[in-house]
Amino acid sequence: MKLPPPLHAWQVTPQEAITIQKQLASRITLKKPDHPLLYIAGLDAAFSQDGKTCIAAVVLWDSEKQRVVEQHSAFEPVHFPYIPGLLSFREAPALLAALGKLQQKPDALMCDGQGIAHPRRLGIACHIGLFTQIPSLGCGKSRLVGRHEEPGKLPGQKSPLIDKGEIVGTVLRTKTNVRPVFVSVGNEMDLATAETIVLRCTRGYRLPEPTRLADRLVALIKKELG
DNA sequence: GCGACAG
DNA sequence: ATCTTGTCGC
Repeated sequence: MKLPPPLHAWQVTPQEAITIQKQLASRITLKKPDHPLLYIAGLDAAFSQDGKTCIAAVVLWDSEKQRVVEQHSAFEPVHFPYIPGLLSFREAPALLAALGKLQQKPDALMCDGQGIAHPRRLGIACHIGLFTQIPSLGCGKSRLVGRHEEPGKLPGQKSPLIDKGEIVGTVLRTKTNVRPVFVSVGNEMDLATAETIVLRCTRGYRLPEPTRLADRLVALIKKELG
């Protein structure tokens, strides 16, 4: 699929990255998608042993038939260190390259990390959502910002994630007695829909299939490399 | 100044 | 993310 023109350069300084995030955050829209979201693209990244290359994967998942439709990978040199809050400047270039290889356009994107549950409300799911103009959500394995109560131990039970007095996401249990995941809105999405998508894509593992399979794919590629 | 801190 | 074996529990 063809992606829209890039909104900005990726080779910037951490200071510039923060400025960019503040500007892009104002463009995020929270809305309930009006079409059924069946085809979900899961995204994940890993790094080469020398840490110089980002390995990205996208897995397009048919949430109705519950099967993989397409899967691709891409490599990009890394031009940015890992700094909490600036994750997308490390991983997004490779993730976007992988997305560009899809034949079919996804109905929504599922990113490994946060959406608006971010200090400047521009987590990687928001960033990727803006660059692609596709509804997006973040499903992270741990917390970046916000406070929350422990959700019930059963699948589907949840607790709001609150930051600065605002509900920025949902701490959602996907598997009995297993650590919950952190779900938040990316772009052109609402929290209830994001939660529904995550649960609909979950099949007995902590992580929903799109993200879990993308994670498996990058791990395999990394293993094959060295 | 002191902690916290997605992947 | 990544470095790393066995081991406890459902």
